[in-house]
Amino acid sequence: MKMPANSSGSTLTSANPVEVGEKNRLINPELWQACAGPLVNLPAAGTHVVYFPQGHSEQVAASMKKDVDAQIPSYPNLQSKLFCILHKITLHADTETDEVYAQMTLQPVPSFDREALLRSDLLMKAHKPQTEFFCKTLTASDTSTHGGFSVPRRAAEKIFPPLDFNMQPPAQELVARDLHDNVWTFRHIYRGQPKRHLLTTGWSLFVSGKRLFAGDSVFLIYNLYYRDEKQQLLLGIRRANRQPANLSSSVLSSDSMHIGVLAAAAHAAANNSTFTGFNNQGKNDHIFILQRPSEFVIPLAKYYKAVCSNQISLGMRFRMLFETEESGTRRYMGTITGISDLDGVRWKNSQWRNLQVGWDEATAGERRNRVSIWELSPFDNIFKRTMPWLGEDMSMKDPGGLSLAQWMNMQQNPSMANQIQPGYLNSLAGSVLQNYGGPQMLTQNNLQFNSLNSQRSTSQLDQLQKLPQPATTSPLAMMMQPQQITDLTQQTVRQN
Amino acid sequence: MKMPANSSGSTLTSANPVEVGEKNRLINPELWQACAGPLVNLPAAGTHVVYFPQGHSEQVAASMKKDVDAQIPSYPNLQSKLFCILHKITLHADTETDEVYAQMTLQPVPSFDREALLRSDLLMKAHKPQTEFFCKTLTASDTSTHGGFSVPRRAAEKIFPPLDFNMQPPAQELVARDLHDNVWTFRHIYRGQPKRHLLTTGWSLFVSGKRLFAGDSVFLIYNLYYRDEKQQLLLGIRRANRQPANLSSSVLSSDSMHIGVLAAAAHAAANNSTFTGFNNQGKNDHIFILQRPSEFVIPLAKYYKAVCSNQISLGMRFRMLFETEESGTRRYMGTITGISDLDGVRWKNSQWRNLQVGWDEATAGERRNRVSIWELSPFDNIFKRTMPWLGEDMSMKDPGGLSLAQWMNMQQNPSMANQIQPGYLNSLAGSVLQNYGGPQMLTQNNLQFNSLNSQRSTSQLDQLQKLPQPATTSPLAMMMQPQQITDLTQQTVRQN
DNA sequence: GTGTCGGCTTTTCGCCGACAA
DNA sequence: TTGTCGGCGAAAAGCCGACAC
Repeated sequence: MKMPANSSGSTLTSANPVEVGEKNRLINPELWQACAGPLVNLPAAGTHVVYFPQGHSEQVAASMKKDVDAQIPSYPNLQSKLFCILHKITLHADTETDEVYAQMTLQPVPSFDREALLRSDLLMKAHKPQTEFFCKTLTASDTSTHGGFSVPRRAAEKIFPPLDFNMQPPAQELVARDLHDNVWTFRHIYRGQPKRHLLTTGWSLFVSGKRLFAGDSVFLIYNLYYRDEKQQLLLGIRRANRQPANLSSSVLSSDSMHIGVLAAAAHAAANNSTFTGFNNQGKNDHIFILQRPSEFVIPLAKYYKAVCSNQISLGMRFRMLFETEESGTRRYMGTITGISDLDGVRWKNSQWRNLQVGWDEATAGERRNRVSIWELSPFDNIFKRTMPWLGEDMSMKDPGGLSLAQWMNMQQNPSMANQIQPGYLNSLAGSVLQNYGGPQMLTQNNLQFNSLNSQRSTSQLDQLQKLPQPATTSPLAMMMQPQQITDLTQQTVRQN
Repeated sequence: MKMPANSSGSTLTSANPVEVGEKNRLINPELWQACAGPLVNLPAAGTHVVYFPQGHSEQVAASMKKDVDAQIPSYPNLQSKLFCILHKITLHADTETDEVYAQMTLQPVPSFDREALLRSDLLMKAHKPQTEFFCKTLTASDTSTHGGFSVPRRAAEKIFPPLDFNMQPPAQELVARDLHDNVWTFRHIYRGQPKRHLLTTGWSLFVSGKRLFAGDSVFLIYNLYYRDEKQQLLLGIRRANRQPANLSSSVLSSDSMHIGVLAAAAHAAANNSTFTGFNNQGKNDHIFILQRPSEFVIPLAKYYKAVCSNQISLGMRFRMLFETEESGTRRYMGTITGISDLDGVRWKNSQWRNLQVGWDEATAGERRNRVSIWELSPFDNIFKRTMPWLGEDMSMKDPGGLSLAQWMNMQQNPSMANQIQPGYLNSLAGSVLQNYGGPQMLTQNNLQFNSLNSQRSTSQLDQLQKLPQPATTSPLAMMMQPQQITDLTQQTVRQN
């Protein structure tokens, strides 16, 4: 598959993580993550995900600044959610705007087994970027031509190489790389009264080259994993008004884009029934490719835990994570005020943003009034009682709890411990969602019992969980390397 | 229908040509045409066209820099060409790049009658822009920050208001508008030794604002039809490497775009059979919208004349128009070396670029080796014998010849004179194209006999042909105003 | 700790005719 | 007829500490 010409790409699909084409540069995953923000949690290649075409359709409509209207044909055989294997995930950044996005290659699957769930959970975990990282929102002085960039003290001390304070004034040359591997050179000087860190020569070229304005943000990252000291500094940007890619309307009409999204998914789902191997005589019509999938492609384990654990009811209290101005996270509290289809005609009984919510704080106007169940952090502790290994933020940070594998083994019902039963997720969901279910969901999702794995223990997966990670490899890059997934029945797990 | 947010739009769909929304400014058709180049000939709203989804698919592939590959499902019911009514055509220009494109709203039709053909022919004619118009390719000096713009003498004298040569030096302020109605102000001065016309103050803002480089072109137009003298100057650009809109790959995957193109057309064609009126309970699923359609949407009359007139055979000599550097046209001569499907699997027996050609001149490397029949100007005169009203360039410039209507009336066979018979075009095509036809084309095109118009004479259309055009209205804008098309059977032709 | 400003130097911009192609 | 250049004055960029919040 060729890469789109106007983006840098980081392909993380083979055992060898460095796959370099001419224009196909490897994007640094930490920098990508910093620019994407802390709420974006990408699933790992080789794991299972849940894809919501409704969300995809919404995204297309938003980026075309157009409502979804009646021209779009209905795809009656297209479910509101598709369980898929994520074959490949690549990171990208628009060459014009530096906007970051991912590309995923998905294959719909009629069923998944217990190990798929465990694998998804396992590779979703160790996710916090451990890189030194700093974010600053640019001021008017930073972006004017009158001067340079005022570096926050903590950022300079944590990220930059130490200055030689014997110099008068102390100064050095810094070299930083952006997402496209472009090199930017700056003069870093410590001067003024009171003393402060500044970037002077070179800074204005960066501002004009990236077309930055006051209010936009820059990310400074100290990249632990580069051997070459000169290449340890990374530099990313994020624009103030994160325009949802309003570009591109000139190639295809909005309706055609909509139809393309839905037809591609429906086609892949339909052809999956005849799928026998990854290379089906060169015709890969059981797969489809998504751009910018981060909102509507959910790691299977995240979805699973949300549906199984969150007992949704009217009036339920919950918390939800939002991003702060400093690129951190903050919880806001709210109450579920309704459960209803966002689009009762096209997407009946869809879980996509079917929860209507109210927010506690007065500034709630900025926050959405419809959310999906996997976005919630539950407020009560029903769910900690049933799934004790989970922390409140569902990041499984509680080391004293049980692992998902242990918990599943603990269950009395052996079939539940060893595989997902047909309709299991749906019956769970149906029991807790008032407005959920009906026979349509059960038949559409068509979860099939896969007996191939029912005899095996989880010991090998437990070993995988304990594998030491090489210190010279980025944990995030590590996470995104696919395991051997094409033949799960052989339980081959490679260790690089 | 909302307009894409990143483009200015000129809507030419109502009897009143000025339809102004907030961001929906009217694009000047002469300026648009100058920027598009002399080879682009748009059909008029309300006329019939032939749409080649294969060409559309090619365009999408090219703009994504990707080959058409096997992921795309086949749409067995989608013909290689669709006869359509062009309901609406709007002119656009990308706000970022100023690249011009059109948007068309099409409705597939199972049949068309004789008047549709005549109307298409009629509104295709008076097309030569009669506006004063000049094009210059920018030099290094023009685009450097060291100086201004050197105006070619003829351009200054023909396009600019006359200078007061009593001044020392003669100078004035010029105000020009671009495609987006942005105003640019320049100082025009006549100085130097030898004397020459220059644009100085204001020019560099234009160069940097439009991001122009040496090799790009500017178009200066004196707009006859603006009353306000200050607004008579129009200013367009065209970039040297006309990138085929390589943008936009970040919203949708290439495959989804492809599928969207084909599925939208197939859906509209299928739903057309149930179509009863223009507003079908608010569901317009018998129409579809194309972006950038100029290459693969052909005016019906142009297609018709090419298929009926050009006797294609191996070794046939022909000429074909190409654009020159100065935005004029030039004919190149060539020979037909083969007739074969460009894509024999997906698009069997398609007329889209099914002619393989060789070029006489050594510089032929730049020219395509596959063309479609409607791109040819025939070299021999077989075709002038059969259709004497046509000039060699098929522009019907020969006033001494017969009009299409007269010629049709002249024919012995009255049914041929008054309407297009079922399968008529195909049987004609089949008789001249070696590799053409088979029962598939005949049934797919499904040309139906429309008897409603068979009793009427052509006198009213002949009158329309002779209507004087108001001097204050642009002929091109005139051409693009739709006639009353929704009920052809009433033969209502309005005169504004 | 850091955002903005006045003062001042350095660099670039941009108008001019000379000259040549 | 018009593309490029050196000269030169004007304007903008850009480095500095002062000062304030």
